[in-house]
Amino acid sequence: MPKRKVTSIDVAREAGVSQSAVSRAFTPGASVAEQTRERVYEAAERLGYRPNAIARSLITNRSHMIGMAVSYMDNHFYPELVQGISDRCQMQGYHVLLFTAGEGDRADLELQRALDYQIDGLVLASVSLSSEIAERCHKAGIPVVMVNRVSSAPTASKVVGANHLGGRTIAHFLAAGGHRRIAYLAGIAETSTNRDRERGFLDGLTEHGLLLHARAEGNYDAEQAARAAIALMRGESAPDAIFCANDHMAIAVMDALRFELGLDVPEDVSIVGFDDVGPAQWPTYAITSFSQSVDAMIEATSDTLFSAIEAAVGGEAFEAGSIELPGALVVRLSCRLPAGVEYGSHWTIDA
Amino acid sequence: MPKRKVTSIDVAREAGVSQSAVSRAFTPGASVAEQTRERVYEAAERLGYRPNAIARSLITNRSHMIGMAVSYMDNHFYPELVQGISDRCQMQGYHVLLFTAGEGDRADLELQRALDYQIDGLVLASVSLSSEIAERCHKAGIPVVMVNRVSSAPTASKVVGANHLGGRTIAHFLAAGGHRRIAYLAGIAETSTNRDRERGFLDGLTEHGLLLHARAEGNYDAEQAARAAIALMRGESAPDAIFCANDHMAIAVMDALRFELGLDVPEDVSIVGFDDVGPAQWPTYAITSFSQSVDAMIEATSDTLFSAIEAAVGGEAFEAGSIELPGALVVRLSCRLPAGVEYGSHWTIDA
DNA sequence: GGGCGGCTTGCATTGGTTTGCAATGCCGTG
DNA sequence: CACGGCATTGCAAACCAATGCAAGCCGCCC
Repeated sequence: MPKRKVTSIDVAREAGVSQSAVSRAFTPGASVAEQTRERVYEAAERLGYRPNAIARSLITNRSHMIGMAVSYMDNHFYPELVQGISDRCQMQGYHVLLFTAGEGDRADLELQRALDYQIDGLVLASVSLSSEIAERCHKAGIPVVMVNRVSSAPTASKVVGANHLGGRTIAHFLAAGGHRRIAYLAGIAETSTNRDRERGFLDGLTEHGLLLHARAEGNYDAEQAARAAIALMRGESAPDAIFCANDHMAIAVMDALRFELGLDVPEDVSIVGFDDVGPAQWPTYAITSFSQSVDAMIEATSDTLFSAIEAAVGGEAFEAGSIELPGALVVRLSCRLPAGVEYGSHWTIDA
Repeated sequence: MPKRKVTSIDVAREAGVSQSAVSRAFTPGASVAEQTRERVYEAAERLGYRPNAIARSLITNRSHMIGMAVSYMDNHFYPELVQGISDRCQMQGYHVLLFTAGEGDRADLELQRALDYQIDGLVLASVSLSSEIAERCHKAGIPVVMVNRVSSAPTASKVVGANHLGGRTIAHFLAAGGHRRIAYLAGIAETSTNRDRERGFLDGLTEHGLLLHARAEGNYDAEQAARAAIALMRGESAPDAIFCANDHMAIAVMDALRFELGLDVPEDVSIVGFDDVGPAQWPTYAITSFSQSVDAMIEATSDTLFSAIEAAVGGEAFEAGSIELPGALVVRLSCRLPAGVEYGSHWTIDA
């Protein structure tokens, strides 16, 4: 166990140059003679040297680490997001420091710690940022991007799907399909995603002169969603359609209705979801879902993040922006369809 | 944008103490008068100070970061693992630096970078470690734990499921269920998981005097698995049971057989999977699967990791060990059952 | 009253790197 | 031949916190 780490000084000695020369050899764009660089590389190779990223960030003030906070890995949406963002980061020479925070206080505590690591940026995937932390990040010049679920923090950038439009489109679609007793299965009440989807949905219903027939709470949780849906269908006036605030719940609902109540979807009741995650596309479910492209979200998030970091490095404040990504309702078999609409097609309100 | 960071010196000045006092106030177990500590905390609060983890690790030689490399986020097994390990790390004051590496060269490159960050430990989830990197880690005194899929690196600890036993159990189970034309749908050939499961499976068949009826390659990929299964069933002598090397493939196979070939599972063919991931338990699939408890894996992995780190800190070499976790075949509806066996029960060879 | 032990505290050094500045060497030009 | 200009290189000061060492303080006991 020769625990002594190899440092740039060792390499310098080995290569017969100064320590700064070694540093420069490993810094792209620094002024070093090609010959020297090669001598350094060879020496480094011999000694097994690699520059110490920690020491480097201490002086450069850039850690090349991105904090990423995420809560619900069992909703397939988030692993996809994490993987995508991480891939993107790595391409740019950044790395993701993961924070698996739940809701509330513990999340806050963990986010505090994220700042201790001098991260260059912070991505929040469905974690609500306390305004105190937001303030801290802003003061420290750390760009924050909230993706999918957002809060009102004014200094954070936001990337969201077309939640309101999605909800509204779904209302129109169900109305067009002849549904009249339409229910909403809500996600976590205080989340922006739920709020916007629900509002859009209600707006859409109103535009068709419809009232919401029933409302239940699933809190974005599979088990709760299943219970709630069963209760809904067993009620005195069962709905003929349920819009589930995300696919994660929609899947649980379909399973519960089919296997616990023996109902047929869409014969007995239509189900619509939101997100269009992988499993929703599996033929067993074939859920009609408002698709927000994860890829687009990944791209928007990382682009926003990197330009903000760029700006922060340049010394200037970055204007926190909001991006709303387009989406489309993907028609599948979990719904009674309006006349002339085909499986697999995209449906829009204008159609 | 007052970009100046608040340092311990600023706090020291504010609190009227020395910089060392500030440091000690934030170091658990250091010798500081309670009164001083409080004065420091108040000053820190006023200034918004938090100790700089980067600077700290530079001098302590401990980054409190764990590198975690993972490849296939779409196999639900891995997000669960990542989340679990990350949670566990955070409880111990560690954080996960994520490396989403594919196979091969790029993976190696990224793992190189992991070392630059002076991580205290490395978890490899289904990433094969090149011996060169393994050697480097070992020399640097960084404990490596490979989980689920392992390679022969002698200096790395290993945590695996009961792959051989699982395969063997499944063979016995299928034989007991009266199947005679039993096929194997392989995962990626060179992975330890595939190798051990297949070997166990073949051993089990042999013990019943059976030969493998057919073999196809799914490479742990949903699409490939579906194609392969369809080809299998369309072949001249279709199998009456298929053991899919993991649930991820088993799900894809069930969907393909049901929806593309119109077959009934288990009426027309029995399907068995491996891992017992969440979706396999959904009633639509109800896959008979050899369950390896993700929780147990998470626990074993983090325990191994932390004791190795402990040892490394203590200065002593840590003996790399191998842990094989127990598992059990969970009986569900995707198979024709042996007489007297019930849905939801665990089945073992002795039974 | 002197001495001794224990708890706190500050000083100064350390860790590995980047980077501004100045020095060096070389080439070309007038 | 002298001098300007450029590329390369080395020196040394950062960056921020942890820690060994020694000094300071206090209390207690003989």
